[in-house]
Amino acid sequence: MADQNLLNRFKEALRKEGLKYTPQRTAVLEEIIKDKGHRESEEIYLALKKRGQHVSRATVYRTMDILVNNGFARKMNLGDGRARYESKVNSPHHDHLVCMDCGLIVEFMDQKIEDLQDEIAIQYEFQLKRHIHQLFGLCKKCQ
Amino acid sequence: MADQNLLNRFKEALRKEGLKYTPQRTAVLEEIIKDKGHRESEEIYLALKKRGQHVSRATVYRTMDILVNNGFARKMNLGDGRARYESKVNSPHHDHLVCMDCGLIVEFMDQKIEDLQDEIAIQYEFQLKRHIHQLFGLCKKCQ
DNA sequence: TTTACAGTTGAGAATGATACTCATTTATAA
DNA sequence: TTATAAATGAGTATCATTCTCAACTGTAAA
Repeated sequence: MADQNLLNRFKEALRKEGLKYTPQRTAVLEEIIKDKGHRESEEIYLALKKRGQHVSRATVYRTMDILVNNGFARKMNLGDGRARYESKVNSPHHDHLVCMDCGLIVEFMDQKIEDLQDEIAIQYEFQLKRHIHQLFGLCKKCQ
Repeated sequence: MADQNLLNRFKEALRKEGLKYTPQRTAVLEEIIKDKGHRESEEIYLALKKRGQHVSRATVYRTMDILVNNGFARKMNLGDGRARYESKVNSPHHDHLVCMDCGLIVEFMDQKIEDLQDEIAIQYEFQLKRHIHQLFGLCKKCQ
Protein backbone atom coordinates (compact mmCIF):
# COMPACT_ATOMS: atom_id res chain seq x y z
CA MET A 1 0.00 0.00 0.00
CA ALA A 2 1.33 3.41 -0.91
CA ASP A 3 1.97 5.73 1.97
CA GLN A 4 -0.53 8.42 2.72
CA ASN A 5 1.87 11.19 1.83
CA LEU A 6 2.22 9.90 -1.70
CA LEU A 7 -1.51 9.43 -2.09
CA ASN A 8 -2.02 12.99 -0.95
CA ARG A 9 0.49 14.25 -3.47
CA PHE A 10 -1.34 12.29 -6.14
CA LYS A 11 -4.73 13.58 -5.04
CA GLU A 12 -3.39 17.10 -5.11
CA ALA A 13 -1.91 16.66 -8.59
CA LEU A 14 -5.27 15.40 -9.84
CA ARG A 15 -7.15 18.24 -8.21
CA LYS A 16 -4.82 20.78 -9.77
CA GLU A 17 -5.71 19.43 -13.21
CA GLY A 18 -9.39 19.16 -12.46
CA LEU A 19 -9.22 15.36 -12.52
CA LYS A 20 -11.00 12.96 -10.23
CA TYR A 21 -9.40 10.74 -7.62
CA THR A 22 -10.65 7.29 -8.63
CA PRO A 23 -9.89 3.76 -7.39
CA GLN A 24 -8.59 2.81 -10.84
CA ARG A 25 -6.08 5.65 -10.89
CA THR A 26 -4.95 4.84 -7.38
CA ALA A 27 -4.52 1.17 -8.31
CA VAL A 28 -2.30 2.07 -11.26
CA LEU A 29 -0.19 4.41 -9.13
CA GLU A 30 0.27 1.72 -6.48
CA GLU A 31 1.17 -0.88 -9.07
CA ILE A 32 3.79 1.42 -10.57
CA ILE A 33 5.52 2.35 -7.33
CA LYS A 34 5.65 -1.16 -5.87
CA ASP A 35 7.71 -2.46 -8.79
CA LYS A 36 11.25 -1.42 -9.63
CA GLY A 37 11.05 -2.63 -13.24
CA HIS A 38 10.67 -1.08 -16.63
CA ARG A 39 7.35 -2.48 -17.73
CA GLU A 40 5.11 -2.02 -20.71
CA SER A 41 1.45 -1.15 -20.50
CA GLU A 42 0.24 -4.71 -20.99
CA GLU A 43 2.41 -5.97 -18.12
CA ILE A 44 1.00 -3.35 -15.81
CA TYR A 45 -2.51 -4.23 -16.94
CA LEU A 46 -1.90 -7.95 -16.29
CA ALA A 47 -0.25 -7.32 -12.91
CA LEU A 48 -3.31 -5.37 -11.80
CA LYS A 49 -5.62 -8.10 -13.06
CA LYS A 50 -3.62 -10.72 -11.13
CA ARG A 51 -4.04 -8.67 -7.98
CA GLY A 52 -7.79 -8.75 -8.56
CA GLN A 53 -7.93 -5.07 -9.53
CA HIS A 54 -9.77 -4.75 -12.76
CA VAL A 55 -8.60 -1.67 -14.58
CA SER A 56 -9.11 -1.60 -18.34
CA ARG A 57 -6.25 -1.30 -20.78
CA ALA A 58 -7.59 2.10 -21.86
CA THR A 59 -7.50 3.34 -18.28
CA VAL A 60 -3.98 2.03 -17.76
CA TYR A 61 -2.82 4.05 -20.77
CA ARG A 62 -4.78 7.11 -19.66
CA THR A 63 -3.47 6.92 -16.11
CA MET A 64 0.13 6.39 -17.17
CA ASP A 65 -0.11 9.64 -19.13
CA ILE A 66 -1.26 11.42 -16.00
CA LEU A 67 1.49 9.84 -13.89
CA VAL A 68 4.15 10.76 -16.45
CA ASN A 69 2.93 14.33 -16.78
CA ASN A 70 2.96 14.79 -13.03
CA GLY A 71 6.36 13.31 -12.31
CA PHE A 72 5.24 10.04 -10.73
CA ALA A 73 6.49 7.88 -13.59
CA ARG A 74 8.82 8.00 -16.55
CA LYS A 75 8.04 6.73 -20.03
CA MET A 76 10.81 5.26 -22.14
CA ASN A 77 11.07 3.89 -25.64
CA LEU A 78 13.55 1.16 -26.46
CA GLY A 79 12.90 1.17 -30.17
CA ASP A 80 10.73 -1.94 -30.25
CA GLY A 81 7.46 -0.11 -30.59
CA ARG A 82 6.27 -0.59 -27.03
CA ALA A 83 6.59 2.10 -24.35
CA ARG A 84 8.06 1.15 -20.96
CA TYR A 85 7.21 2.81 -17.70
CA GLU A 86 9.17 3.05 -14.49
CA SER A 87 8.41 4.68 -11.16
CA LYS A 88 10.00 8.02 -10.43
CA VAL A 89 8.92 7.88 -6.81
CA ASN A 90 11.97 7.48 -4.55
CA SER A 91 14.10 7.01 -7.64
CA PRO A 92 16.85 9.51 -8.46
CA HIS A 93 17.48 10.55 -12.05
CA HIS A 94 19.31 8.01 -14.19
CA ASP A 95 19.77 6.82 -17.75
CA HIS A 96 19.95 3.28 -19.14
CA LEU A 97 22.24 0.59 -20.45
CA VAL A 98 20.23 -1.94 -22.46
CA CYS A 99 21.37 -5.44 -23.44
CA MET A 100 20.43 -6.06 -27.06
CA ASP A 101 20.37 -9.80 -26.48
CA CYS A 102 18.59 -10.54 -23.19
CA GLY A 103 16.87 -7.21 -22.65
CA LEU A 104 18.58 -6.53 -19.32
CA ILE A 105 18.24 -2.89 -18.31
CA VAL A 106 20.83 -1.33 -16.01
CA GLU A 107 20.50 2.18 -14.68
CA PHE A 108 23.44 4.57 -14.64
CA MET A 109 24.00 8.18 -13.75
CA ASP A 110 27.05 10.28 -14.51
CA GLN A 111 27.12 13.83 -13.26
CA LYS A 112 29.86 14.79 -15.71
CA ILE A 113 27.62 13.80 -18.62
CA GLU A 114 24.70 15.69 -17.09
CA ASP A 115 26.87 18.81 -16.83
CA LEU A 116 28.16 18.45 -20.39
CA GLN A 117 24.58 18.22 -21.65
CA ASP A 118 23.78 21.49 -19.95
CA GLU A 119 26.81 23.10 -21.58
CA ILE A 120 25.75 21.87 -25.01
CA ALA A 121 22.26 23.28 -24.50
CA ILE A 122 23.76 26.66 -23.61
CA GLN A 123 26.06 26.56 -26.60
CA TYR A 124 23.15 25.93 -29.02
CA GLU A 125 20.81 28.25 -27.13
CA PHE A 126 18.33 25.53 -26.22
CA GLN A 127 16.32 25.58 -23.04
CA LEU A 128 16.64 21.96 -21.95
CA LYS A 129 13.55 20.11 -20.74
CA ARG A 130 14.55 16.46 -20.74
CA HIS A 131 16.86 14.01 -22.43
CA ILE A 132 17.10 10.43 -23.57
CA HIS A 133 20.40 8.67 -23.15
CA GLN A 134 20.50 4.95 -23.81
CA LEU A 135 23.57 2.81 -24.30
CA PHE A 136 22.89 -0.37 -26.27
CA GLY A 137 25.21 -3.35 -26.29
CA LEU A 138 25.75 -6.79 -24.82
CA CYS A 139 25.79 -7.40 -21.09
CA LYS A 140 28.50 -9.56 -19.54
CA LYS A 141 26.44 -12.75 -19.86
CA CYS A 142 25.56 -12.21 -23.49
CA GLN A 143 28.98 -11.38 -24.91
CA MET B 1 23.63 11.66 -58.88
CA ALA B 2 25.64 9.64 -56.43
CA ASP B 3 29.29 9.22 -57.24
CA GLN B 4 30.45 5.96 -58.71
CA ASN B 5 32.51 5.08 -55.66
CA LEU B 6 29.44 5.15 -53.44
CA LEU B 7 27.39 3.14 -55.90
CA ASN B 8 30.14 0.55 -55.99
CA ARG B 9 30.23 0.35 -52.22
CA PHE B 10 26.47 -0.12 -52.26
CA LYS B 11 26.64 -2.76 -54.95
CA GLU B 12 29.29 -4.58 -52.97
CA ALA B 13 27.24 -4.43 -49.76
CA LEU B 14 24.26 -5.91 -51.60
CA ARG B 15 26.34 -8.65 -53.19
CA LYS B 16 27.77 -9.60 -49.81
CA GLU B 17 24.25 -10.19 -48.52
CA GLY B 18 23.09 -11.97 -51.66
CA LEU B 19 20.80 -9.07 -52.57
CA LYS B 20 20.18 -7.66 -55.99
CA TYR B 21 21.25 -4.26 -57.25
CA THR B 22 17.94 -2.78 -58.41
CA PRO B 23 16.92 0.65 -59.72
CA GLN B 24 14.51 1.06 -56.81
CA ARG B 25 17.23 0.47 -54.23
CA THR B 26 19.58 2.82 -56.03
CA ALA B 27 16.88 5.48 -56.18
CA VAL B 28 16.32 5.26 -52.42
CA LEU B 29 20.06 5.45 -51.72
CA GLU B 30 20.39 8.52 -53.94
CA GLU B 31 17.41 10.19 -52.34
CA ILE B 32 18.86 9.61 -48.88
CA ILE B 33 22.33 10.97 -49.59
CA LYS B 34 21.22 14.06 -51.47
CA ASP B 35 19.28 15.38 -48.49
CA LYS B 36 20.77 16.51 -45.20
CA GLY B 37 17.52 16.16 -43.30
CA HIS B 38 16.00 13.76 -40.85
CA ARG B 39 13.04 12.45 -42.78
CA GLU B 40 10.40 9.85 -42.20
CA SER B 41 9.59 7.05 -44.58
CA GLU B 42 6.59 8.79 -46.12
CA GLU B 43 8.64 11.92 -46.89
CA ILE B 44 11.24 9.84 -48.67
CA TYR B 45 8.51 8.02 -50.57
CA LEU B 46 6.93 11.31 -51.66
CA ALA B 47 10.26 12.88 -52.60
CA LEU B 48 10.97 9.94 -54.88
CA LYS B 49 7.52 10.17 -56.40
CA LYS B 50 8.00 13.89 -57.07
CA ARG B 51 11.23 13.10 -58.88
CA GLY B 52 9.26 10.72 -61.09
CA GLN B 53 10.82 7.65 -59.51
CA HIS B 54 8.08 5.29 -58.52
CA VAL B 55 9.22 3.18 -55.60
CA SER B 56 6.51 1.66 -53.43
CA ARG B 57 6.20 2.42 -49.75
CA ALA B 58 7.01 -1.22 -48.98
CA THR B 59 10.23 -0.99 -50.95
CA VAL B 60 11.19 2.27 -49.24
CA TYR B 61 10.86 0.55 -45.85
CA ARG B 62 12.71 -2.54 -47.06
CA THR B 63 15.52 -0.52 -48.60
CA MET B 64 15.93 1.73 -45.58
CA ASP B 65 16.51 -1.40 -43.49
CA ILE B 66 19.26 -2.45 -45.85
CA LEU B 67 20.83 1.01 -45.83
CA VAL B 68 20.75 1.18 -42.04
CA ASN B 69 22.20 -2.30 -41.62
CA ASN B 70 25.04 -1.47 -43.98
CA GLY B 71 26.00 1.87 -42.55
CA PHE B 72 24.62 4.10 -45.30
CA ALA B 73 21.86 5.56 -43.15
CA ARG B 74 20.85 5.98 -39.54
CA LYS B 75 17.41 5.41 -38.12
CA MET B 76 16.18 7.53 -35.26
CA ASN B 77 13.10 7.64 -33.13
CA LEU B 78 11.88 10.91 -31.65
CA GLY B 79 9.12 9.39 -29.60
CA ASP B 80 6.29 10.33 -31.94
CA GLY B 81 5.87 6.86 -33.40
CA ARG B 82 7.48 7.61 -36.75
CA ALA B 83 11.06 6.63 -37.55
CA ARG B 84 13.37 9.26 -39.09
CA TYR B 85 16.25 8.49 -41.38
CA GLU B 86 19.38 10.47 -42.11
CA SER B 87 22.33 9.82 -44.38
CA LYS B 88 25.51 8.54 -42.82
CA VAL B 89 27.45 9.09 -46.02
CA ASN B 90 29.98 11.90 -45.54
CA SER B 91 28.45 12.59 -42.15
CA PRO B 92 30.53 12.16 -39.01
CA HIS B 93 28.98 10.71 -35.86
CA HIS B 94 26.73 13.04 -33.92
CA ASP B 95 23.74 13.14 -31.58
CA HIS B 96 20.73 15.45 -31.58
CA LEU B 97 19.12 18.42 -29.92
CA VAL B 98 15.39 18.48 -30.69
CA CYS B 99 13.05 21.45 -30.29
CA MET B 100 9.82 20.25 -28.68
CA ASP B 101 7.92 23.14 -30.21
CA CYS B 102 8.98 23.59 -33.84
CA GLY B 103 10.68 20.24 -34.40
CA LEU B 104 14.05 21.77 -35.28
CA ILE B 105 16.83 19.19 -35.11
CA VAL B 106 20.40 20.30 -34.43
CA GLU B 107 23.32 17.92 -34.52
CA PHE B 108 26.00 17.96 -31.83
CA MET B 109 29.03 15.91 -30.98
CA ASP B 110 31.03 15.99 -27.77
CA GLN B 111 34.07 13.77 -27.51
CA LYS B 112 34.07 14.00 -23.72
CA ILE B 113 30.58 12.51 -23.60
CA GLU B 114 31.60 9.78 -26.06
CA ASP B 115 34.54 8.88 -23.82
CA LEU B 116 32.43 8.89 -20.67
CA GLN B 117 29.98 6.51 -22.34
CA ASP B 118 32.80 4.11 -23.04
CA GLU B 119 33.89 4.29 -19.42
CA ILE B 120 30.38 3.55 -18.21
CA ALA B 121 30.16 0.54 -20.51
CA ILE B 122 33.44 -0.79 -19.09
CA GLN B 123 32.27 -0.18 -15.54
CA TYR B 124 29.06 -2.20 -16.08
CA GLU B 125 30.81 -4.78 -18.26
CA PHE B 126 28.78 -4.03 -21.35
CA GLN B 127 30.17 -4.36 -24.84
CA LEU B 128 28.82 -1.17 -26.44
CA LYS B 129 27.26 -1.35 -29.90
CA ARG B 130 25.45 1.95 -30.29
CA HIS B 131 23.76 4.68 -28.32
CA ILE B 132 20.92 7.10 -28.46
CA HIS B 133 21.47 10.55 -27.01
CA GLN B 134 18.79 13.14 -27.58
CA LEU B 135 18.39 16.46 -25.80
CA PHE B 136 14.84 17.81 -25.86
CA GLY B 137 13.97 21.40 -25.15
CA LEU B 138 13.08 24.69 -26.77
CA CYS B 139 15.26 26.26 -29.42
CA LYS B 140 16.10 29.97 -29.27
CA LYS B 141 13.10 30.97 -31.39
CA CYS B 142 10.61 28.95 -29.39
CA GLN B 143 11.52 30.02 -25.87
C1' DT C 1 -26.97 13.83 2.23
C1' DT C 2 -28.94 14.75 -1.81
C1' DT C 3 -28.31 16.57 -6.23
C1' DA C 4 -26.41 17.82 -10.50
C1' DC C 5 -23.09 17.29 -13.60
C1' DA C 6 -18.55 17.22 -15.39
C1' DG C 7 -15.33 13.88 -15.58
C1' DT C 8 -14.34 8.66 -15.82
C1' DT C 9 -14.75 4.12 -17.16
C1' DG C 10 -14.74 -0.12 -20.13
C1' DA C 11 -15.48 -2.52 -24.38
C1' DG C 12 -14.81 -2.45 -28.65
C1' DA C 13 -13.80 0.12 -32.83
C1' DA C 14 -10.54 3.19 -35.15
C1' DT C 15 -6.02 4.69 -36.25
C1' DG C 16 -1.55 4.74 -38.14
C1' DA C 17 3.11 3.17 -38.86
C1' DT C 18 5.23 -0.70 -40.34
C1' DA C 19 5.52 -5.59 -41.84
C1' DC C 20 3.73 -9.25 -44.50
C1' DT C 21 1.65 -11.83 -48.68
C1' DC C 22 1.82 -13.39 -53.07
C1' DA C 23 1.41 -13.09 -58.01
C1' DT C 24 4.23 -10.98 -61.28
C1' DT C 25 8.57 -9.13 -62.76
C1' DT C 26 13.65 -8.84 -62.94
C1' DA C 27 18.72 -9.10 -61.90
C1' DT C 28 22.25 -12.35 -62.15
C1' DA C 29 25.43 -15.83 -63.32
C1' DA C 30 26.17 -19.83 -65.93
C1' DT D 1 19.81 -16.80 -73.74
C1' DT D 2 18.09 -19.06 -69.89
C1' DA D 3 17.02 -20.60 -65.36
C1' DT D 4 15.93 -19.13 -61.08
C1' DA D 5 16.27 -17.00 -56.74
C1' DA D 6 15.19 -12.67 -55.27
C1' DA D 7 12.55 -8.16 -55.63
C1' DT D 8 8.61 -5.52 -56.42
C1' DG D 9 3.97 -3.38 -55.70
C1' DA D 10 -0.65 -3.32 -54.12
C1' DG D 11 -3.19 -4.50 -50.88
C1' DT D 12 -3.87 -6.75 -46.45
C1' DA D 13 -2.47 -7.81 -41.73
C1' DT D 14 -0.58 -6.55 -37.37
C1' DC D 15 -0.02 -4.41 -33.17
C1' DA D 16 0.39 -0.68 -29.89
C1' DT D 17 -2.09 3.01 -28.77
C1' DT D 18 -5.99 6.23 -28.98
C1' DC D 19 -10.71 7.18 -29.61
C1' DT D 20 -15.87 6.70 -29.02
C1' DC D 21 -19.79 6.68 -26.44
C1' DA D 22 -23.16 4.93 -23.30
C1' DA D 23 -23.30 3.98 -18.54
C1' DC D 24 -21.36 5.21 -14.21
C1' DT D 25 -19.27 7.98 -10.32
C1' DG D 26 -16.49 11.51 -7.66
C1' DT D 27 -17.23 16.05 -6.14
C1' DA D 28 -18.74 20.34 -4.51
C1' DA D 29 -22.57 23.05 -3.66
C1' DA D 30 -27.11 23.38 -1.77
